[in-house]
Amino acid sequence: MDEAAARGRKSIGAKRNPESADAIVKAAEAVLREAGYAGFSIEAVARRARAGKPTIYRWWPSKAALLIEVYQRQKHVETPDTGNIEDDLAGFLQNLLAHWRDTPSGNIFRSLIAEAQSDETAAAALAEYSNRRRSHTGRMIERAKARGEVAADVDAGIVADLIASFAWRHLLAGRLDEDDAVIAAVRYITRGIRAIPGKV
Amino acid sequence: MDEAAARGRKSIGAKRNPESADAIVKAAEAVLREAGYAGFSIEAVARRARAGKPTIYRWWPSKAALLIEVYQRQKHVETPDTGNIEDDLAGFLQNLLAHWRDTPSGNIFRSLIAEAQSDETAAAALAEYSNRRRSHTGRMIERAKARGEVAADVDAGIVADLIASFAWRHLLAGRLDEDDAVIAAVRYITRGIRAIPGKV
Amino acid sequence: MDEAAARGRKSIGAKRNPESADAIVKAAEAVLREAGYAGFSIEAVARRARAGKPTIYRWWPSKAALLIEVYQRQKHVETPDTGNIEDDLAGFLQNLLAHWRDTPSGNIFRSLIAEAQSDETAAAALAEYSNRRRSHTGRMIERAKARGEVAADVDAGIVADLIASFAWRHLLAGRLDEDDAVIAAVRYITRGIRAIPGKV
Amino acid sequence: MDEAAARGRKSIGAKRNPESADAIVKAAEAVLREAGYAGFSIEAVARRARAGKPTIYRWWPSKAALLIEVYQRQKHVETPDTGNIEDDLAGFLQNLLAHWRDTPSGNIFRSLIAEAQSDETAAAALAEYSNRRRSHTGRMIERAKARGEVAADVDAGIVADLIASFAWRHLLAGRLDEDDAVIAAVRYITRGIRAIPGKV
DNA sequence: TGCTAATCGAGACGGTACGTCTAGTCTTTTT
DNA sequence: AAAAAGACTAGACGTACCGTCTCGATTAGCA
Repeated sequence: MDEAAARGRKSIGAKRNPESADAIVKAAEAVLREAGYAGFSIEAVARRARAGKPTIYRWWPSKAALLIEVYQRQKHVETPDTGNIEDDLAGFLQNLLAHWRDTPSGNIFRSLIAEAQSDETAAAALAEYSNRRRSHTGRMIERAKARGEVAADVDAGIVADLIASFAWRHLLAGRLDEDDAVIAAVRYITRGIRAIPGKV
Repeated sequence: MDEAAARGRKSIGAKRNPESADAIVKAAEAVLREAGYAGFSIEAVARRARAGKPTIYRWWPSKAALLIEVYQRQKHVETPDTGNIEDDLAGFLQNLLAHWRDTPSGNIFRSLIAEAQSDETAAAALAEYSNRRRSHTGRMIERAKARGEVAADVDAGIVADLIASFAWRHLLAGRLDEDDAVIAAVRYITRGIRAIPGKV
Repeated sequence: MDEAAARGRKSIGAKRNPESADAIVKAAEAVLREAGYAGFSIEAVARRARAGKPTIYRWWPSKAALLIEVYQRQKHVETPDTGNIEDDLAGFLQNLLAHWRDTPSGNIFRSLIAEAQSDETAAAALAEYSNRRRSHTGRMIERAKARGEVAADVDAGIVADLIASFAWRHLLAGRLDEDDAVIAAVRYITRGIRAIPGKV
Repeated sequence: MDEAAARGRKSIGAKRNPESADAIVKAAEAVLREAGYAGFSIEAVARRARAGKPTIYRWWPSKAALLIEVYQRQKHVETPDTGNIEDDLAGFLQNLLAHWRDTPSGNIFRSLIAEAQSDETAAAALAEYSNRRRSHTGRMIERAKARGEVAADVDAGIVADLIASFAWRHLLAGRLDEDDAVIAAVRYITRGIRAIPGKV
């Protein structure tokens, strides 16, 4: 148990104690998993981690900062590479929604989005994170362009945006179980961006 | 002024006072406009409306319920009918984002989405509302299908979903100013769903 | 038990609930008695009284205000009237020191004096209280002046001050058991202020 | 400047650094002077002295211990010797109150008294200090007894106590400006203790 | 016409969480 | 071996809201 481990945890001198940091992030994750975003408070995390509130505030200036760290500790969904853009995108999207559905990640990420609506720093952190993920997803499309599967004038960022948007909406609306819709949506998009045979 | 009107507003007997209800919704909207979702609390609304908190709780059991009513009082964006599906969708999306950008609607709707992440009733209301809007948007696609512009086997709901997802994400990420992206995204989608000439 | 009584205590509408006020003052007294001034915190009182902190802050703006109320709920020491100023003053002083020694009053009052050293409002409240008590004590001297026992030009306030000073110091220094010193001190003072026989 | 001196002050190895001790006491005095007892905390002193808290705790186990050292570094008021007991006492008392009013001593001493109400070591130190001062003041009365000015059976300690009590109370009540009261009080006391001419 | 019942503004209630401050302890690093 | 520095747990501070409750005034509609 985290709590048992935490009991008696002390300062390790004039430097940050990684055990404390770890206990805090783990406690944050546990609180989110058990009580959801509604029950997620710095107080609750401190209680659970047997940490002092100032220790949390020292390293994570806001609830959002803590949420981001918790989210990033989660394993990320990999982008598949099947050699076919439609399968790549459908696979990625299905993996992502399944990941959000089956792990605490989904709860964490939607908490982060919610937090961003009333906290400026959360918004900034979310924007930064989104950009990073967008270029990551964009690489799938770039690969398909290189294969001649996708038209050269297609903006990979916008396609990645469409995919991410679809994912976000299904997360926020609590609709993570619509595999058929995912497949159809990806089909429409990939048809819309494929290179026309014989066209330069 | 709302406040001036409210001063001295009393019970009108054993029935709901529409003046109070009105003052409360107007105050809620004003608070959202001026202080954003972060400053939106029942207390603040009650103060602004010169109403008692129980009066608010009597008619709107949660922050979410009040948000929903405020949102529904907003004027909604109409779906254009240009006879061309790409123009219809691009116009609709641009109007929607502009509406969200230029009126309190955007703040209200993203507050509602945020609230839905920790409030079950808000989530339900949002789902119900989304469904309604989806079929509304879907009619644009159905019209295009009737014109033979869009393939008959395309699921109008999923296309409407893609459009709405794109809008939501840009709202939640504070990116309501990307007209070029809107046009490109709509182009990719409409290309992906158009009927192939000569095919049944 | 206070706590048992408090369980389930609710608001009685838009006016102060005397049960709550009572429970708070009683809890404050209990905390002082059991944990001393060092353990006396608004949090502790709120916990003990099963009251919310804001309820305490609503009615007692500072720790000092609460201390004063607690102190004033204690029975006050009466000023004797033996017809002899020396006996009056010695009796009063001995009663006061005994009262401070044998009841929680002493602890409360010295807490209040300590608090006044770092809290402006406590200082003001203490000054106000002291003035009130001074004129009360002064009446003993005025009576003696009326009897011709004390010289007419003696300032009763200053004599009362000397008496109170002696009491304060013995309280603050933890020397409440020096009856002989009290008698001697009063003798010196009364000798110093008595009317000289034959002098107008 | 203390701070300038402190900047970059380093350990001098395996022995107590007198510079640090000095800086800490000076900082404590400065904090008391500038922020009063209310702002006097080990943290504040450590910040001001650019010292670590453990350095303070190592040498002064409590706030009280530090206060005592600070107080003892102050210059003390001397007892005058005019050959007349009333002038001696009035002069002493006026000097003492002026000293408390015009230097940080007053703040420091009342802080010490306040601290003594919840700290046992402070109480002991204060008692020890008071005893020392009492016998010191008592010498004035003994001298007067030797001169035949004061009755032989008067207890010098109790008279010194009355004088000190008066001073303490005016310090603690923030009434250090009442010269007339001082003169009157001393007159009453000295009248009460003077030797009766012709009596043995 | 007089009673009942629901509504209103108002604000107190017990609570929870906020973000900051200080207490006193502990350990690493430096001299 | 001790000083310096800063992190650590713990918990109080005073404030903002939460959702509930009661009050006293008000008035519509039933009796």
